[in-house]
Amino acid sequence: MRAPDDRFATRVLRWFDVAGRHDLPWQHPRTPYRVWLSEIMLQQTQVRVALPYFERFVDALPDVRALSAAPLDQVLALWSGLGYYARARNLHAAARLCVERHGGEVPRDFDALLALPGIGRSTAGAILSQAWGDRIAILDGNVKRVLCRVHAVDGWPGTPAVEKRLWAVADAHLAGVPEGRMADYTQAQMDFGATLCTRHDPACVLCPLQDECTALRTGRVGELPTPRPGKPLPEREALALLLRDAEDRVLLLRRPPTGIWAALWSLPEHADREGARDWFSRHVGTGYDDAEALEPIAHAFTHYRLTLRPLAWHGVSLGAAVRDDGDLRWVARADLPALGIPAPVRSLLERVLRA
DNA sequence: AAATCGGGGAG
DNA sequence: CTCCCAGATTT
Repeated sequence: MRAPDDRFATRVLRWFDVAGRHDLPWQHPRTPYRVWLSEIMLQQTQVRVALPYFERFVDALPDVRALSAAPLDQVLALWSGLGYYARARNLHAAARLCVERHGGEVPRDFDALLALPGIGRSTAGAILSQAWGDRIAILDGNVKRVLCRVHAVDGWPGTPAVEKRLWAVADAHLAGVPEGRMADYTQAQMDFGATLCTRHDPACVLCPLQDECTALRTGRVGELPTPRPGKPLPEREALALLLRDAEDRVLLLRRPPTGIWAALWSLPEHADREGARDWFSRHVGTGYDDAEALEPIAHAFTHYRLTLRPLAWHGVSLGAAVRDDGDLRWVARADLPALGIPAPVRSLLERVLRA
């Protein structure tokens, strides 16, 4: 942390004016709704990945009221493939709260934003600074990396102590932001971290902060920020039942509202063969052993590894006592795009139904 | 303070 | 393969 006349902000802004990104879709127009949506999509997701999702989303649901009136399934379908689906459910719930509490607008108030699900301190700051030019700091992964280097902050940024220190630094830098440039400053920091002060091979030779950066001066750029402490990932396996009827539709099951892939449509899953056989006999009847074993699907989460082993049947019809109700339904291939489906499962279905 | 939640990009 | 990213929420 330095004096209030710190040059950090003006240096980053000068870089941004020349080398930053000025053509992102949420910058034109830079409305609170579009900024909000972009910030939620960009949580743990890179710009390049989020871009097509953003265009599709605002095209289908252009404002808070449209989002609040949309069925959750449509929102999840628009989100399908982005991951962290709680973001989509929170976004949807927050839009409805905006209609209830704020006249169908995104509130221009820090505490009101924080009270909305899915919006934390950094996202609230990003919305207010970008949409309104308010003088509020952000602290995302990019900013954390930049500040760790510029101020040589040791320790993994995921710990509360380090994060607290980084917030203090980010707040201190606000004093150096010229009047009327907060929106650009917020975008500039994220751009700067994403394109110049990258995790690997930062372009220090082109950096406008060479004179300010303690890590560069002490030769510690390669070791900051401190990486997360390593940990082995547990492995889990499950059987995935892929049932196709005479019309080549596939049987999908809505997952529970909490846990992994919450509320998404997926294949019936069972931890072991006995559970799968029992489910099959109750819903279909005989024929479990006619299954064709497909190639396993490996999927890695942050905290464990999942291997899905698909078992496929053709020409199946459900038992008379089984209702094709709200949580269990036959879905034609043409209807898959309209449903929220986990990416690896969607990939499997498209591969299997392509023929 | 630690665990939970996905998917993809990049080395 | 490994790491980790434009984080927030829950416990």
